[in-house]
Amino acid sequence: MNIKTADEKQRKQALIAETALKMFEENDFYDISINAIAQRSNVAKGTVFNYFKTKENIFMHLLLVGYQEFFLQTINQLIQAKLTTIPELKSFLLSNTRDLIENHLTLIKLNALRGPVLEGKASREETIEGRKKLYEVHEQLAELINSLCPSVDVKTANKIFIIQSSIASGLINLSNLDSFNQEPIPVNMDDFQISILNDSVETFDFYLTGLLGK
Amino acid sequence: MNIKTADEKQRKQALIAETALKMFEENDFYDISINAIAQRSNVAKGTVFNYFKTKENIFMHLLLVGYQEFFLQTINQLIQAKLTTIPELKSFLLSNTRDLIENHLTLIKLNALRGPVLEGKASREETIEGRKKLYEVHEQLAELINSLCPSVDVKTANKIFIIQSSIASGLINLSNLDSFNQEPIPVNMDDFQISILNDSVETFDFYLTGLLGK
Amino acid sequence: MNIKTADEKQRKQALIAETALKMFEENDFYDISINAIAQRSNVAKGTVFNYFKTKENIFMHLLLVGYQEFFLQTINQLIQAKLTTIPELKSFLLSNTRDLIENHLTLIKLNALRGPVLEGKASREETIEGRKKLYEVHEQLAELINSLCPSVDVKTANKIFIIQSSIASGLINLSNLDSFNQEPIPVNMDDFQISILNDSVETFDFYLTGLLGK
Amino acid sequence: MNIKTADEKQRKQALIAETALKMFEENDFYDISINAIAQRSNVAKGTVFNYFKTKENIFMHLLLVGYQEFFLQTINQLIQAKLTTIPELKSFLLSNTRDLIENHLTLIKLNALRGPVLEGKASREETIEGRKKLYEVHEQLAELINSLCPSVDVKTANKIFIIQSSIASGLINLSNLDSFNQEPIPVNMDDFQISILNDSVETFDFYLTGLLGK
DNA sequence: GATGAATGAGGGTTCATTCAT
DNA sequence: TATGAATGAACCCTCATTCAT
Repeated sequence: MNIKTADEKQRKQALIAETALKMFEENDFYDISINAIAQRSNVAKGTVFNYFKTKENIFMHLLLVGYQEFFLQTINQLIQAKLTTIPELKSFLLSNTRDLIENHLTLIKLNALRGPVLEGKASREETIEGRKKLYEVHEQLAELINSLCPSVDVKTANKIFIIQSSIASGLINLSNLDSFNQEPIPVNMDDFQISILNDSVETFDFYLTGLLGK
Repeated sequence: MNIKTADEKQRKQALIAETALKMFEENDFYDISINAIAQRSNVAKGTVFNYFKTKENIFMHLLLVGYQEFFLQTINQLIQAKLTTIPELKSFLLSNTRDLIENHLTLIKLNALRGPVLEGKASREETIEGRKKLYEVHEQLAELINSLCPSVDVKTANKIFIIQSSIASGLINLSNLDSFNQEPIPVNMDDFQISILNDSVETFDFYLTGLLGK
Repeated sequence: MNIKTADEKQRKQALIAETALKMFEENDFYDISINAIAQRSNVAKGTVFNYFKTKENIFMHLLLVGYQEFFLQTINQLIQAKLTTIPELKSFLLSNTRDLIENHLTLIKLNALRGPVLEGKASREETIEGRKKLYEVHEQLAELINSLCPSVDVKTANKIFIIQSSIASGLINLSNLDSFNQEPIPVNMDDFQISILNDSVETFDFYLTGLLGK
Repeated sequence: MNIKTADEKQRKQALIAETALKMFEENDFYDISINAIAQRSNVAKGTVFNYFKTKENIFMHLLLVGYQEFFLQTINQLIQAKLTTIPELKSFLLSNTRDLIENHLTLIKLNALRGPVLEGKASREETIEGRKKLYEVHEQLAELINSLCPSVDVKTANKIFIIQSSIASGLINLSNLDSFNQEPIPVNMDDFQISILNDSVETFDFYLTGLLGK
């Protein structure tokens, strides 16, 4: 039991990371304690630190690995989509955005933590390492798009996904202005109301049209 | 020194708030202590609490009052602009966005704190009060736009400013992916690089075109 | 307005003291802030300190003056009662105890504060001064009893009133064992239940019988 | 040092609790800081909170466990006493009272904290749990008395111990009226002087006589 | 005398992190 | 490798008291 295979180690690390991710769906970074992560993972507090040097590393890991997986999945979907025209690409990207928001909202929330919160205490090396890998996948995705739609150059394709996340991330921040702590404000504030999903898709749609033409 | 007029009191409150704002330009909410705010304001810790019931109230105040001021200023600029056509409106809004990003970036950063961090401990009444006032100004601004360009209805005009902040807010989150803690990563990651200002303006431009037509 | 007559001064001091007394009926010493006393007295915080050097002095004052008044009232009642026998005296004292508990419960609660809390910060001189006056009244009362019932010597008469307060004070501390924060405990704890009034009277009754005979 | 048996943990908890108890012999609840408890226990401040969720829990624990131990000890003494008559019971109870006052005075002082101070922040569940256990021991004690002296019913036996504590608790509050902060007042106040021990025993003696007859 | 703004020591509590076992 | 007890810095906040006006 003292010596673990690389696989066993990875599995335990994944367990802890997944627990943290689940908790991040419901709570904010500062409301999630290492203690709580450990308990919900059925693991001792010290064990968490055996797999992640700091609390920030856990969430940086979630961000980097989560996005890698999302982009890998996107690559696969794109391969199967066999699209060739800009309208098809747009349609694909909008549906991909829906998927991102509906199934990977935490990823978008993590973006807001990265700069101001995580970088301060996350391991520089690990982060750069992870970001390099992510960058590679990102590039692969962009190159794939470029190969399918040659009018979209690689740089543009890369940017598309950054804007995609930006839009969703920003709309999360501006949501719920008509309530306070989840409870509705007893005043009509309809014009403050937004839908993260619909408004993200709409905004991204307009963006793509502007960028790629109709 | 013992009896202050309402005006003097407001000025001291503003002093503390402005100090907090300055600090927020450089640090994250959780890295700014009341102690530090007090010291930099040349004021005792207790004095800070005489003007703001909680730390969260300070930043909620900054957000609400800051946006009010920004929208009031926008109203004034709009009045002086004497615009009548959609292209003129678009042009105005893009320049307004540049102003928001160049001179009020903290405002946009505060948006990310609001829901997950501030609402938990900010005063419900004060927040709702402030949000009502903000809503009124927002509505005035939207009505003004509608009166200048009747083809833009009030609801749409309101939404425009929410999307404006969303876009900028989101791009902040996705910025600096090619550096770590302000220091550049020693790897080529050009395709991750964005410009908050330019990309916000571009994205918002495309959004407006999609929403309002050319 | 700068110069107040002694009477005006006393009236304001009494106002503050009475407010504190009212608040002490509902809250504990440590839950009553000088601020709250000032506000409820319609007086500035600084004014409170013009009349009482410390917070503890306020409550020490309440204790000393309150008991003085209670004993003076008891003296008057005793004079009017024109009692001469031990049974009459006992009956008088039991009814006096009922009065103490029903109308001066705060006085009894204050006893518990005196040693551990108030003496630490109350003015030594004022306290001794007040206690001397109280002692005099106490002695008068005891002498009166002795004159009415010569078989009760002065020392014994004095003690009677100390035991009277002790019993009531102790029963307050042991009350409400079948609830937690005013809310009943969902478990049968009938045998822990006491009645401050009835059990005080009963205990004091037995005490008097033991002390004075039937 | 990293994994403690339940027993070791209980011992450390007891260490902290006993330190608090010792400090409570000399100081008031509000003059005892967690910091001081930790230092005197040779333990870090955080460690105290590993064993007690709040400061109030420490003292609630002392009260509940202390009384449990006292009553268990009383039960044992009662079993060995093999008494059968009311006079024997009375004699036992008076000597038990002497023990309570001479060796467990803090227990009596804690009673005064319970309602007004501790319940506000002590854990509801733990308190109720502890009180249930205490109630059981109390009942056992009462039933034992009833079995030894059938003329004393269980309810009465229960009450006897509540009055016992009440009397002692009340007399503590009324003690030291002839001194201020432990220093004698330079005035003759002999008739204010009481002896907690003697007057408790006397009063309780009279009470028992009144309740049970000679 | 009255005011209330300013003070700052001191409080309880949290929690990431360490490290002996 | 896993554990979880121990740590203590750092946090926000309270409030009696002072004192310039």
